[in-house]
Amino acid sequence: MARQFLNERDLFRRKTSLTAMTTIPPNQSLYVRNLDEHVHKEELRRSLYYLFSQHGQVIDVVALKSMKMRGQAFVVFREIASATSAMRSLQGFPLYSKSLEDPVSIAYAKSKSNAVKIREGAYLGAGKPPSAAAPAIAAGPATPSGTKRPHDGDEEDGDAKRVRNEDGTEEQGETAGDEEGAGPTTENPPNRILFLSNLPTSVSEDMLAMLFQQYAGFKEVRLVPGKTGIAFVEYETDIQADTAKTVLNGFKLAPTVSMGVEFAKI
DNA sequence: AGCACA
Repeated sequence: MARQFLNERDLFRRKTSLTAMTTIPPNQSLYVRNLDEHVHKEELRRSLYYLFSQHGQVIDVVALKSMKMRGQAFVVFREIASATSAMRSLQGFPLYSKSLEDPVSIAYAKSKSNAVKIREGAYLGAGKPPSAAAPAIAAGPATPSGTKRPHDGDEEDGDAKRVRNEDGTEEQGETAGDEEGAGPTTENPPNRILFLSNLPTSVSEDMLAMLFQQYAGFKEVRLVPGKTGIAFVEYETDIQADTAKTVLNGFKLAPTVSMGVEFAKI
């Protein structure tokens, strides 16, 4: 009589243990896969940092170009909850994905990142930490190229394909003032509306909001019905718009698509 | 697809 109940419990146990074995438990670190493989490492780290920081404090971004690890990255959060939130909302985001139909996939990492171990006080008495708490991307967006570490160990440009210059592919820059450093053409006077150009066709308002809402004064993103590739973003003041413009002009939502950000003409 | 960092 009691046999049936036992059987049910056994089944349940089996089921739960199977689930537990096949599921990766929550982790502060996210494993990001299916990234375009010839985006330069520092640029990749910077972009991932921008994007993921919107969900919580990112303490490190690890991207390696070794044969085994290319096209993948680890984004390390201080809190598991932030990692979970980022994983859910950035799943499939077309950032450096190989194509828009083949988006990046995000999962919890299988093991604990060094940056986390260090924070938790491992290595205290023991030997030397792997690195002095990798300073991630430093204090933030305002430093496009201002990262420490002249070269993080594995610059193996030699065997890994050829060194394609990352910007060489995008010749479609017909918008005024897109490339950093390129001589500013006719630039519109500062105002609170930004004009975005050269966007991937399938970009959504939500995706753009993710990028732009991290700067103070953000009000809204507006796609233009009937037109692809462009959008407007509104801030409360010209100054705030200018800040976002400076940081996000040239931001790549896909390997060959560098978004143009300029003041809208009024 | 591929789970590392020193």
